Amino acid sequence: MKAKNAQQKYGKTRSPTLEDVAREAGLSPMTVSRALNNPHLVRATTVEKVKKAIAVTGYIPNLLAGGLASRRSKLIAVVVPQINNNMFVDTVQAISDQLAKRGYHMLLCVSGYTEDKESEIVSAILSRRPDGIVLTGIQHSPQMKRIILSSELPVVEIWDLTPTPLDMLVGFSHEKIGNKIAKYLYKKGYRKFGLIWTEDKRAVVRKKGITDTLAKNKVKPLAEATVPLPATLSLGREGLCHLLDSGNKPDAVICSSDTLAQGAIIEASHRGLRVPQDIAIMGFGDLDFSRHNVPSISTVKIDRWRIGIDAANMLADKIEGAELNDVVIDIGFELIEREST
Amino acid sequence: MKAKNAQQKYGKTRSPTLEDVAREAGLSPMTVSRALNNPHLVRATTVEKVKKAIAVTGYIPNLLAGGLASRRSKLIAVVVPQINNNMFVDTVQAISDQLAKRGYHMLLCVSGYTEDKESEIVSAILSRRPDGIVLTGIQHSPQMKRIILSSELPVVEIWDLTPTPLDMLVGFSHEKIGNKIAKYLYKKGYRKFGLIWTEDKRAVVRKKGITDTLAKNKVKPLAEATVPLPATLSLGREGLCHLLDSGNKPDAVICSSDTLAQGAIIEASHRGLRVPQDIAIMGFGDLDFSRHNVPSISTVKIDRWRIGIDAANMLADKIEGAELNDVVIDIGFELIEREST
DNA sequence: TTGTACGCGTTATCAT
DNA sequence: ATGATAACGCGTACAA
Repeated sequence: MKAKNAQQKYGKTRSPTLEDVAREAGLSPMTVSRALNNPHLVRATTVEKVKKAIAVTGYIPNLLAGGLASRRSKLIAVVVPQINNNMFVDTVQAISDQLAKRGYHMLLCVSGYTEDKESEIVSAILSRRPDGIVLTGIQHSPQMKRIILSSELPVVEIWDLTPTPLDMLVGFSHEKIGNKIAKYLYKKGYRKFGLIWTEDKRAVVRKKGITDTLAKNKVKPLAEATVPLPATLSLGREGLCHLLDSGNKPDAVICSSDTLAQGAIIEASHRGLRVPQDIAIMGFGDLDFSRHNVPSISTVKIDRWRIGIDAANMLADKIEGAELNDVVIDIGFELIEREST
Repeated sequence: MKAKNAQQKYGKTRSPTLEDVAREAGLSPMTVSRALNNPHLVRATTVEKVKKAIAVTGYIPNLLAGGLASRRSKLIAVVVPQINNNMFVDTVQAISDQLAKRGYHMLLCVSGYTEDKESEIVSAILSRRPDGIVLTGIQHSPQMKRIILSSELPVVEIWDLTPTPLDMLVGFSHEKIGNKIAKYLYKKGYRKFGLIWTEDKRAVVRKKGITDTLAKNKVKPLAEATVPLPATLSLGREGLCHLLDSGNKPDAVICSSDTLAQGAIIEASHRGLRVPQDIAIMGFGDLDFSRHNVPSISTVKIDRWRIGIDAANMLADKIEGAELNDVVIDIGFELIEREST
């Protein structure tokens, strides 16, 4: 026996439920539910009745209840170290757009750049029972790996590459990028290298790619300016100051992002140094300004939108039980030579 | 009588519940729930027992169930026209950070720049039963206003100003910004104005502020280049081309964003025009690059983080029943004079 | 301080 | 094609 008159028990005005719609339409709640979620199982005239009743009652479905009952939340959690980062934000936008097309909502969480914080956040996320998760990067604490794996949730790691992802992956090889940058600059004749670099894990891998390749050619970078996150123009300027004031002028400066490179170029101009004649400067990311900058900035281009679209689709496909072609997608990268080198 | 052996009825491996933890700890589910949500109501030794049992079972709370029962989801929905927009993204990051501090998650939705899409999205959002909503702007379709108001949910509108918000508001006056820009440039002696402008509603209001003030001084802009969203450097360049090629060279070009201004400056340099001697260029937003650009860009500064922090706090305060000082917060703006004018 | 009973709004399952 | 019933996992209200 239902206690229909205990409705207001917990205070607040109750919003209309399936049952209200059903009563209005002269149907059972279950039929209304079907009319909404599987209209093909319901007679067309019945669907019409339901639509009218919904309009009359102002019914809005309750996905908390629906998710609880069906064990599917239509929610995807996305974890990025930072939102206001010129690199990630395009990927996030792409994920959001693609998820919307496929009927999912995005829970966006910011982890910062530390493993323990990410672990905490993932626990909190799981309590929302998302249907899938997007994680930035492939380095996670053992604790978090355990939690994620035992949740048996579809996961896509992005912005990095490994043959052994937690589940699925869309990204590219930071090490190979480092190799390519080093090879490119070495071939151009540069020998005295300076670095302006942030300390996030993926940037560090790119640096390793660079130094490894240089080492093969018996070259060791002269100096490195380490800058904190997030990277800004000012930090690029300061970074170059640091490198120049240390006495040994490099002939090429490699920056961990285009933003730092732009800052370095500005500082170089201020000091009367011509780029690239006196000092070459290389970035990473191919941000919007890079090809317009004077001089235009040599860089590495990543298809940031592709990452988001593929990640969203992989998740949605897996959730919906579709066959997956590949569990790991390497979207590659492209070194773009411009005026600054 | 509970049907404990019907657990696996719907397939999938069931994750541990409060009841599992309770059994492990030798307590009732209700006590476990309290130990988690109101530990001060529970004896310290009992809390310890619960913690151990949670560790043993690997329990992760189910906020779908919790939200359904308590009618509070600890979820805030944020609707922005675009994520990958240098202006909004900082506000979104600030909202996310501040919400996290106060124990909420952020559901982030992208509306684009059309009213009807926003209305659809808000309906979808409400089905998640968020505890509050952040909306960008103050112009909404009547239909959406009805839906929002009848939901009786705390709402904060941001990035604009009106004495009559739906509920609460954090923003600033676009019209006053337009007035101030026009007054400033007029005072500097400029008389022949060109505009490079996007068509979003708030930018249009700023433009009206400009033209109104100019009209008072018997000045009418020479020409306007309208560019699509999102604004990019290229569009700024093209915009200036458009203005210059129309024959009547302006002595000052006002852009609806710093990005467009930067593009216009680049194009001016390419054409051998000195900024500001031959042509002055003004932006909006005070983005990171604006003060470093050569020449540095005169602009209007908005405290984008403040908007996010205040919006998050207002919502959390209202949800938690705290007293609100003001329902409308005008965070103001600052015109920053630099080299480009 | 802890426990019992029940409802939150929906969907899965089975029956008709 | 539609309906009846029983979960889904938790918190509210009240009892002990």
